[in-house]
Amino acid sequence: MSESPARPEPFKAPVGTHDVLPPESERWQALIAHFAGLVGRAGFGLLQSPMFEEIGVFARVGEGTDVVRKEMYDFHDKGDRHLALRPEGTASVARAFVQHRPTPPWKVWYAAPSFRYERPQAGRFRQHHQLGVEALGCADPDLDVEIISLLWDFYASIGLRKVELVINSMGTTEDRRAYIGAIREWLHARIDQLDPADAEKVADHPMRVLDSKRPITIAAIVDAPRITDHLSPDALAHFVRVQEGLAAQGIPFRIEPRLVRGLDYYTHTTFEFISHALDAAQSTIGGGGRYDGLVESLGGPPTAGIGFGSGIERVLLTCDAEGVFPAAQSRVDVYIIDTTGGASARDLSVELRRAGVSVDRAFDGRSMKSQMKSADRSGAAYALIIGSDELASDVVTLRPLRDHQPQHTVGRDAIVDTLARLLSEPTPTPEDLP
RNA sequence: GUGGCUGUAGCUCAGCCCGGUUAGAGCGCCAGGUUGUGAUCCUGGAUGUCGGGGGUUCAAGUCCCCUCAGCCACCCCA
Repeated sequence: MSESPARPEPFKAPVGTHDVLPPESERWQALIAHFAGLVGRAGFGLLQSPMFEEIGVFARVGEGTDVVRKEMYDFHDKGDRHLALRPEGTASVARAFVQHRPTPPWKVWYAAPSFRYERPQAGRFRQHHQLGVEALGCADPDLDVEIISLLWDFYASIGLRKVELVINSMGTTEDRRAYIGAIREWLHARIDQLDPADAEKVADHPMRVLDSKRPITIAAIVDAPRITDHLSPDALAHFVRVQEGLAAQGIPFRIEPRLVRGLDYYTHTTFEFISHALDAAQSTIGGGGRYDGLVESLGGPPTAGIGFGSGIERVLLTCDAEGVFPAAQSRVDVYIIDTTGGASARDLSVELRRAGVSVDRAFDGRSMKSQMKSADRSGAAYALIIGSDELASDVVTLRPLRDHQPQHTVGRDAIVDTLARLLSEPTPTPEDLP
């Protein structure tokens, strides 16, 4: 009859969210740093923007899309403002552009969480993270090529090989509008040949029918008019220039006239990167396009824009599937073992860190054996041992852990310099040892 | 929002079909193996509201119902 007090139900991360712990988080850091370097060298600067906005920022630009219609993670705050967690990166960037009016071309990148209220599954979460860039105020098709090349090079440089680039052109806003009318009419005439689920979309979102995965629909629309056959001369010239540019960079691509991306605002070039290492369901690892009307719809001046977003979780999933970009175990250079009460470890660790040496140590006065195990696990190249003998003689024992060199004693006042010198050598040789 | 599968130690899982003594394994963790030395080896140890709630029963990890969560698929997307 033990009366243990009822323990509260332990908390868990909310549905569709997840913690990223070391060592996996080391990969995240490395991936983001790699991305930052790549786009930084192309003149993109970091934009930090709020992860929530007035809901209109997102609603205005995606009224016809599921991302906005049913997946928005929205709420009312204590001031009764209707806000939404950012479902994707582009709208926030466009809003910041309208608000601050930087001098175009404005090239920014971000690494930020995105939120969608939907049921999680493989490669899909309520909070996921995107790496992205946006470039506003420039309509040059060579910028399209630059943007696509960056994402291509990003995937290639982290080791991904089974990635396919698919491109399409939505034409100008007028082209798009005219095509929507034409395709609606064409589909309407064959509506009984479509899968019922797709037939429902014909009236409001006819283009969505084009990228249906339902076999009945796919069979029914093989001869549907293609937007690439309905481009105005300007749009066609733009699209051709993009293709020439990609070819000149040696980037293979496939034109997919039925590629219709999930957001309403795209014009001209749209593109997706598909991983063939992932199962079909969530195989899109990145995508983007040009959105020449977006800034205007947010109250800004007519401004061209283009960008991409790529999901970090999916990219890392793809890395796992291809066996590339593994997590690197973080390690310290030095691990201090102190069996004399801890004051030496306490003070020496601070001294060494101030000298730029990475140091960890054991706490709680554990046994030497236990501390040595911790030193081994820490990945440190050297253990610094301070026992009663060392303390009495004012020295420390320097024990290499990664090779079979013998351990040495070093004067307490010389150890910081000794280690700093030792660790600055690429590969320590016997002559470097004291 | 709809459907399928799964929830047992920190992790991976066995046990459930055919209810029955103190619920197991491996890994990990902790400690010891001549009281100062890791990664191997040996020995020992700790940790479980058996996801939660209700029901059936003399008895439930095991059977039934509800619920929550995870995974997966649809939808859609990164």
